[in-house]
Amino acid sequence: MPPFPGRIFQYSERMRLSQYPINTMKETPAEAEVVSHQLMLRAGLVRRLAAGLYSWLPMGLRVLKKVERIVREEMDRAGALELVMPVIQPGELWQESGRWREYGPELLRLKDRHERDFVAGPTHEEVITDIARRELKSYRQLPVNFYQIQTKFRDEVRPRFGVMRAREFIMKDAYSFHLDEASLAAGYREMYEAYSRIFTRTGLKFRAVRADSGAIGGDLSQEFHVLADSGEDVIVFSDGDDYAANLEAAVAAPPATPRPAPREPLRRVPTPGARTIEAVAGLLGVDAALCLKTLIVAGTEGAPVALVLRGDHELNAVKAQKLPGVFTPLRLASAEEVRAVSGTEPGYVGPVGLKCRVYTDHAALALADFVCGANEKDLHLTGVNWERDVQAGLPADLRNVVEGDPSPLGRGTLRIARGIEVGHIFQLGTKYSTPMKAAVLDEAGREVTLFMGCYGIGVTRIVAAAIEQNHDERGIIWPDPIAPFQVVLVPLNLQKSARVREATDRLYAELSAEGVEVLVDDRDARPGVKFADAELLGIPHRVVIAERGLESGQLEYRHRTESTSTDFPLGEALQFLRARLGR
RNA sequence: CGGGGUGUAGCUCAGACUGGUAGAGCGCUACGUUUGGGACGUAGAUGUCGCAGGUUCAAAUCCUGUCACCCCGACCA
Repeated sequence: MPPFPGRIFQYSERMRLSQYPINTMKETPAEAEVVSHQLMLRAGLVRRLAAGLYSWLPMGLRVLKKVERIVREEMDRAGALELVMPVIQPGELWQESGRWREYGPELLRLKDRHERDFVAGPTHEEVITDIARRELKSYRQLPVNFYQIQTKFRDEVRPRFGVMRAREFIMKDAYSFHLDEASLAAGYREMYEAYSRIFTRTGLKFRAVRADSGAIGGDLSQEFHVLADSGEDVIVFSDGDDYAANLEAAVAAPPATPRPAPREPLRRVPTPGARTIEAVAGLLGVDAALCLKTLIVAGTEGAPVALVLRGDHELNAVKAQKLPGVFTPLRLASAEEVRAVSGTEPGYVGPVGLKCRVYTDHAALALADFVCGANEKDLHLTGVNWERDVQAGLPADLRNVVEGDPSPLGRGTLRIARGIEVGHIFQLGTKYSTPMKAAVLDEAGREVTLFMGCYGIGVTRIVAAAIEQNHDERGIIWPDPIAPFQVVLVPLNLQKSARVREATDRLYAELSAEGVEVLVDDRDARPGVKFADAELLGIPHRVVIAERGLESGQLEYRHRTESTSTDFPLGEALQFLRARLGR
């Protein structure tokens, strides 16, 4: 490589920090709320162009490419075939699948110059199903899995958290096609394994959890979450067995002990103005867990439905919506509707004598001598017991699980953590292949509708999630596999010291020859600036090259997670760093 | 979509109530001194005060409209 005129180094441009437009910032931009967004801006990884739209600057793109590469390698290894589909898709396809109506305003719709409808693709089931129905003719071509790594657009109501919930983002989406459900289930399991390998390789702590699979039901959908206290999603897992689910889908084992026998007599007690569980429990001096919460929700065909929960439990809307008779989307009944079924106003409703269908949560059914509304203003009932005083209603699972609930698999207790959803795998069945008529001929020459699975990974979101999980007050701490560079060389007094320059040169050449990605901080900056930026950028391995050490033939190593440095002999630099890099 | 807030230099923000020459710190440029944890000095560059209209002798400041962005909620999954 010819020397750069007027420049000290003969390094590749992309390895020199002075060539990066990073403009690291000491101060946090006001627009950023979450730490990953703040650090991505401060470290110069991304820049906002408009709400939910981000440019990836060179340093950020290096991380993104690392993630993409891991995803691509593991998808390839799992036998999936990469392709690329257009971002802009004809509206016709969406009308065919029915999602032109269903998808709502999150779907960005456009018209071309001929006034034809198009959409900016938020996902690609329609396009891939169109490909499948054109290209797949025979069972011999199955099963098959196509994937792409491509830009998606979702017109989020409120984009936030930087690239974590952006409108435009990069997703790996894969779609598999199968002759039957057994093959789909097998393909799904393969994707589960591939995803586990992908997230393991990124170096992030993650967890796969069961997710709500909508109307289809069953264990057909799982999410992969990067664990982070700042995560938007709540996930539940058992400390004694393999159970794990997101909060929407999580169930607790029903109470094991039988309901205690009634001991108290039924009483009507005045509770003026006490409309909430806290107020009633406080007034009567009882635990909220001994009170019943009775929610009247809109029902199908205008008949409201009552949902009865323990006072300290929260309603799970997803579970409630699945119950026969409950209107979707879930909506609380109006005051008039409440009056019609209970005879009173919200705040004093109880299950006794309700004129509507009643679902009662398992935990509420396990209570004896409990408190509930009397269906009369300013009155509650105490010492209430199922069967003796009130019909139990239809048993149902209505609530969010709480920390300490027993695992439904029987061993262990449920724990709660927060996560960032970075992957989702789903058995779709024939949801798209039926309306879009995607079928092949089977061995007997019969036409068989394709079974389909879909599998997504939020590639850009992984970058933000990695920072949420791995940072400190000084900046980012990249896991080695997705770091923009593995090693940063920090020469001090580089412009003055020939010795420092020589050592830097040599170490750079040696590491590069090994295939290690090395960033050289060749800026004419003071040590403090270089250290601070190296830490903000989060490069895992740092080597300081300075006169002070070189006098005794020493360099200085520090991992981003360590607070003290280790000296090592210049002559053994390669061996030393190989060991640190795990090579 | 409802509520709240903010738009002034690349970044963080003063200035606005009470109208009168466009500001600070950081960053940036040049030179010099400095060089192991965000140096110092000197000199400098950088603004359609979001935009449009109005009031006024005079508008960053007051009024009207509008756009953008942020936060909370709802929505979405």
